[in-house]
Amino acid sequence: MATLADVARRAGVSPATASRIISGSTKLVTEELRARVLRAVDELQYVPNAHAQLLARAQRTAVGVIVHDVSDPYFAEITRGLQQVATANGRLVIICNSYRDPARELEYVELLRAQQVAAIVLAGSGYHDPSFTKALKGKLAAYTRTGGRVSVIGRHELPGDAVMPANEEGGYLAGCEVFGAGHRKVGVIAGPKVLTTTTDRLAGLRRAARELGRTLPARRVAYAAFDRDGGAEATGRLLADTPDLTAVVALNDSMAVGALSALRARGIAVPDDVSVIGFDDMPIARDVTPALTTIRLPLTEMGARAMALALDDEERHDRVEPAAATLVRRESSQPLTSR
Amino acid sequence: MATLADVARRAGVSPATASRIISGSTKLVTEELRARVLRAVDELQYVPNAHAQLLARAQRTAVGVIVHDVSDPYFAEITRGLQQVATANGRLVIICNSYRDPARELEYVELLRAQQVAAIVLAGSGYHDPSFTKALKGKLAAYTRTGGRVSVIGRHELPGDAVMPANEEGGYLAGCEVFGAGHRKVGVIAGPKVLTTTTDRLAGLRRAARELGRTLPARRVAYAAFDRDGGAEATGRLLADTPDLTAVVALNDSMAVGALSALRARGIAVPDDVSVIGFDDMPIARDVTPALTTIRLPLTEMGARAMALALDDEERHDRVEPAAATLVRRESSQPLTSR
DNA sequence: TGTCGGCAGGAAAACGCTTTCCTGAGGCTA
DNA sequence: TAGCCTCAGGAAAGCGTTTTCCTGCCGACA
Repeated sequence: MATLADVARRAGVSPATASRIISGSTKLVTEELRARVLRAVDELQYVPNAHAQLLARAQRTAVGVIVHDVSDPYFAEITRGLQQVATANGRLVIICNSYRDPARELEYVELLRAQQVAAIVLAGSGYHDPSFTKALKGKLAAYTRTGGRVSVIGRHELPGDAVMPANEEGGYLAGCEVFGAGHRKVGVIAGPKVLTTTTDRLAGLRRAARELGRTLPARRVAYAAFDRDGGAEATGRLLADTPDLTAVVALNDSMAVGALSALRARGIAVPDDVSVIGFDDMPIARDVTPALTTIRLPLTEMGARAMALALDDEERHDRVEPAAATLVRRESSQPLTSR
Repeated sequence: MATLADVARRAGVSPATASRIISGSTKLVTEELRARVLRAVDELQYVPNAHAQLLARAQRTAVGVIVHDVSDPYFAEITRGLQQVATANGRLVIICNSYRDPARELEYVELLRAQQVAAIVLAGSGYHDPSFTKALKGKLAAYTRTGGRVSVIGRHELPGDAVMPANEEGGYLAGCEVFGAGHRKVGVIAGPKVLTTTTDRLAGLRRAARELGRTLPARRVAYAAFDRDGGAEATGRLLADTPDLTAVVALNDSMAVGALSALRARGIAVPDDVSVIGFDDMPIARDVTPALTTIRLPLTEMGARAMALALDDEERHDRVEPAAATLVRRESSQPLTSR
């Protein structure tokens, strides 16, 4: 690997001059030397060692992102937003998949700190796990103490700037839609209980039920993995318990897609027999059949805003930006009376 | 930010000893000193500077991945496979989205080289653009010359180890399925012409047509963006030209989903009026309605194998591993005779 | 008791770059 | 012509690690 010294030698100048020319310092240099150095760079196919640069400059430029799994559409959309503003600011982003393993999340914070990233963005759900939360807080505090920036998406248990999706409110909207439409036997397919996203959305749903004078008994809530197969499986359990269900609320769209598949497999028509409502409005929601009625969250925008918060140089690091949830009515749901 | 020197000072030892304890060298150290150093690490929340380590060790550990866009399911699946084997080998992966901009792809190769990555994996389609290909080859050659490893997925124009999806063969399978089922007015919705993926798949389709004594006139091939909206748009064009089309072959599943949507919007039944065949078998293919008949590519496995090729220490760097395409029959297609 | 071997720990060089500080040449003014 | 200022370019000191090489101590053996 060619080094700066090699380039300097070949061009017959000192490393100092070569460095100034290559990394565009403000210091003036004759056209002649400049040309010689650039030619040497070209001939040697020289690329500066980014690590050496970082060490010498002590100027942090990369940013780290910790998500559950980029290939999950929810995070893919958020990541798209994060990337957009990061690259617009000339930042390299390092993406880490925690696969919802708290231990791995902790490890990644260390790793990103070791990489000297300028900021860490944590996206996804928080955990109902005080000891883990405490450990994570500790690690993040150590990071911010040395000038690192932290911003989070939907994790109210953590310090730092935050973008907060209206999970509770979204749950409430879903609840109003379904209970308001006359459904009484309503099942909920939910993600893992330990996730704050699950409990927040569920809380909104419960509030709607209460306000509309309905109930949501515990056996109508089936917990499973927060993905398609989890949704299919949970729907099966719900149906086994309550065969005459008329509506299913899924706490995310992946699960809703699983529900659609489970219902179809049993020959149950959507929305004629059972209404289905999802959550998130990921891109495929409009392409399944019937197109999914869902609670929309501005995923890409949430990512973009979180990155913007992490990169600006405000004094305050405790800003909270809400991200509104809105109901998108499509074809997978209908009022009970229209049967 | 605490440094190794801080830790050493606090523990009352030399930096050398501290380093040996922290990064687990083989050299023996008394239990007493070890304990003191580890305590200091804990108290100072010390994390070694990864860049300094890299500089001192000259041991490349990260790997770089250049894809079109991780949030595209095709690449998301491949990336999942890449990540799996990378993390299994203790490697950090740096993901770069080129968004199919050749210039950006070139830049990212430089960037990854600057980051001293041990290997670069290029996934996605090649381009029919000799001058770009030459430039890219040059940059990659400069990288391999200094010990870097390169592996590619589906880019036969580039040197290095390769995983090659059977694009031509897959196109052929799709062609046999559709022409063999009696369809005569067959439209193809294709990605950009400059992509080798497009032309390879199309070539297979043409071969099938020829062998079965059919033709595929140029006006039955609509080129568009390789995504859902491109698929919808291209389908519209095809239908405008040939209203009595009986089959549409999409050159990837995203486009097929767009086709489904465009057909539904026009009240055309799938598969009763028009059969639709996709390509790739991305996860949602089975969840759209009707479930998509498609040419399956083992995406995750392709990613895993490409990373394995990049990380092993074989002498040869020109291995080619084929990835077979298989037909998956679902509900979006049927023989013409059954109408 | 003297010498040697082994071993724990430290000093210092090296990794590849940036940047401060310094040098020396040239041009200008008095 | 002497003196000063300006400015291009170089020497060298870091940046935070790792690792080679060296030192000094202790125990063992003759």
